[in-house]
Amino acid sequence: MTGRFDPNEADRRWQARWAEEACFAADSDSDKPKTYVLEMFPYPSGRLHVGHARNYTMGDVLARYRRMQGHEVLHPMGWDAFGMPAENAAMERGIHPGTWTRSNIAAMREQLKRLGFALDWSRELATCDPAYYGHEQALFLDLFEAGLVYRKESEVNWDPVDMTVLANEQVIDGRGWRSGAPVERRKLAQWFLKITDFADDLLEGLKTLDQWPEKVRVMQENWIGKSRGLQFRFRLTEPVGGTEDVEVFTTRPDTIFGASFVAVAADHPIARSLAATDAKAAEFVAECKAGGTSAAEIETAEKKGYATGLEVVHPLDPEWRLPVYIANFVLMDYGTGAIFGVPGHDHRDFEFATQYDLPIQRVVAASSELASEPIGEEAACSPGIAVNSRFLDGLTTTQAAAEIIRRAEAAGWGHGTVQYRLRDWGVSRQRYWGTPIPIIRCPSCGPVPVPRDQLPVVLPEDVSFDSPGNPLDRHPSWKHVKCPACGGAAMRETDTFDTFVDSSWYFIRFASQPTDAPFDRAEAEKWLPVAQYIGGVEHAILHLLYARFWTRALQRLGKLDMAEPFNGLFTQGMVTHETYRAGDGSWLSPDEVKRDGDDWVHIEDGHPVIAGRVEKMSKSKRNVIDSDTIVQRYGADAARWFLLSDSPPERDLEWSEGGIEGASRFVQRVWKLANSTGTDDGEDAALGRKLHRTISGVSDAIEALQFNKAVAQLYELASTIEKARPSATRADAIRTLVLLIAPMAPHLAEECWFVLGREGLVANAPWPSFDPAMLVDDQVTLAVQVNGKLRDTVTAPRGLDRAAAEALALSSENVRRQLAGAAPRKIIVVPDRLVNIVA
RNA sequence: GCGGACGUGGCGGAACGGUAGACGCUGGGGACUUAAAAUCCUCUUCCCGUGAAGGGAGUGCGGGUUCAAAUCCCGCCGUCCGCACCA
Repeated sequence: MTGRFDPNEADRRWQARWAEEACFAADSDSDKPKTYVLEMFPYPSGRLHVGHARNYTMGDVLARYRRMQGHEVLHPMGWDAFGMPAENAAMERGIHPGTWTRSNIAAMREQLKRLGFALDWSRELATCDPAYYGHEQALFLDLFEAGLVYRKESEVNWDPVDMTVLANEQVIDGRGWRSGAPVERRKLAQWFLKITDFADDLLEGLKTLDQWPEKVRVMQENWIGKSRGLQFRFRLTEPVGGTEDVEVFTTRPDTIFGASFVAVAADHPIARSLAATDAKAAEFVAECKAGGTSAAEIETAEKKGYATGLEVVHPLDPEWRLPVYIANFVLMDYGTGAIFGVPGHDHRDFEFATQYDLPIQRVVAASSELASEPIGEEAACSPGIAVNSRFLDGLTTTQAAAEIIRRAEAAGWGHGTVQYRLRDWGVSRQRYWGTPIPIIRCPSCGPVPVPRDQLPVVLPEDVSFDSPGNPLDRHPSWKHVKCPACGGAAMRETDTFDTFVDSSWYFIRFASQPTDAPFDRAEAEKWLPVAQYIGGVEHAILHLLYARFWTRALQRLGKLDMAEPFNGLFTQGMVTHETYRAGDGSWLSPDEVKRDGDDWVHIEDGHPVIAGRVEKMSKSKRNVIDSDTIVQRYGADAARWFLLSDSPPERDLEWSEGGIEGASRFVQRVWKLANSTGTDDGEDAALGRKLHRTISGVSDAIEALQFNKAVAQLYELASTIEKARPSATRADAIRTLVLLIAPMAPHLAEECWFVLGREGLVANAPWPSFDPAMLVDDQVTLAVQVNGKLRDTVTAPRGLDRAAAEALALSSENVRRQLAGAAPRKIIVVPDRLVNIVA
């Protein structure tokens, strides 16, 4: 009998052995069925916390399980290595972003290795490596040549102190998150990818993704935001700045006779022409632009308008004039930047009309009889029957809308159309630590692609971060180049890509990584699409949409024949932890506090500590648990086991000391079983059935990614084996248990396999199979109910016929007492399950 | 406001419409030990019943369908998440 299982020693030994034998290297030429398991690659922040560990453990279980089932598995790992934090570190500590990033990668790689993941490290990649981003630049040029890239002026959040563009998330209460300076809206020329070209494909494609969470599909659907409607023109009674019409879009053409006004956005050409001559209009336009973009501000913002004095003619009645306003709630970048207002049937228009005393007319009612019912305290937005609408009266909302579109198209003043909420993807970032955009701007030739033989365009190393702004732009020589087309003096694009570009194709590069091309089509298609992609729900929209777009763009270019990159998607929950605060309000880490009865105290000074909410692990609240600490204390397997055990994987998992202790106990129990010797003779039928049921149940649970259920069944099996007498069945059960825990606790499994004297590695062993005949017992327990309430259970031979089951149930003492002599009215028998006596 | 998910013991959670609470954590009792740790055994939804037998209540609330509802339907309440002036 060996003593306790020593994870520190065993983990290291088996990790070395797997590496030596290159167990997890994926062979693209293998004849086995191929499975691609992928977890979202991490940003190399420097530390791997247990949240990462949970994500990778789930993927690892699936990868190892598929391997044992005889699949050739691709399970790679890499680094989403460009981004802001590296530049912040450079500014704060004077370290080069590359140095910082690479040392973080080295540290996190070791942390991952200590968790024993079955990863193909030979395919590791980092997006900040020119060997990666050079290919990305080539792909961008492919898109450019295919007309999927353009440059246009666009409004951005500009931090005047840091002299950089900020993402919306980086604007907090109207101020830059780093500088604290009030953010300005500024127009800047930016590169865009034509994702809107694929809006409908991306929307339709969602229907094929039946192995994606419903939630994510709905989120993407809403994000793409398809609306059908009518786009049409109102004629101005007098032209403004050469314009004679105001073009509007509506999803409710049926309400056209309820129109009270027309409103245009502050950025609309008409508003701009007016502002040029009308000082008050100019003032109003400026006011609109000053308004913040935060959700809170929008919510509380009043509907405001400026009456321009202009009028338009109703398209269905030349005598009918409507006033034109500039309004703060009309968006320039949706639809046409102008609307017609129907206060009776739109919340915003109602609010606006109330403010400015415009008519509120009912044109839709629940029934024709209610035509004269006034609109009450709020707009009536539900569909119904058209009323007060001349030739539309009596038609349903849908019919009326169709009728208006038909007339508009026939008369030529408008047409039925589709609008999307989705905008083109702006990929320019005024930052250093990103992929340089491979374009040269020539004063005479315009934007010229960098010639392919000059790729990659590599970031210069000699940059400084001591002053704000983009170091690439400041660099003395980097941007000055000759135009590849005309040879004249030209400038490199100094913007870099949004890091979402980097993550939009990394899964393809993992599958195939030739040096002279982004990927080899035939090889990539052997692995793709990803069978199971696992990551956080925070990427439900952007990353997953961009990756889907990129894949479809490559398909259009004929580079990859695949519409959807991720066959199965799983979004796992976060790992949370209680938070602690000292009396002065400062946050304390879990290491700094201890329990004192029902309360918590600060270890250092014994002062009481307030235990706060259970929250997502975050640096600022100091409730992050580092994976290394846990691995050192309990070993990789206990950590993995706990991360899989306590909660369903899609839900949050609360990290608890008790939970990891329990996992650690289980590791030792299995070790003890593997080391328990006994006779190998004799059968144990009950244990055999339990074993086969467990094989079946654990397999199903892993297939469904319900790891918590797999774990629970393995606990049960272990307990059953512990209680069983020595037998051949028991010895077999122990061997099988070792195989069944292998995907979750691989080091322990190898170690047990070894002491059991088995050949080879568990990592290469086949997954156990079960005998369906062994899943059923000869004896079953029948529930006996009276009027649906359980009164007794009886043991019966399996397959007992209806009459015998009834008789058995009626012979129960409890049942007889319940019936009190009365004859049953009806007896329901569910074979081998229950008998329900209706009295 | 719109969309989505969820609501089960002290806690995390199990449960093809068919024995609610598997499994884990916590807690109680016990064994081993000079003692402790570790380990093992055992109990642990609530109420009545000394106990056992037995009975009652019970899956957010109120209805309904069904021989039978945590599960299906209708209406509320609550929590969480996403989007948000998208015409």
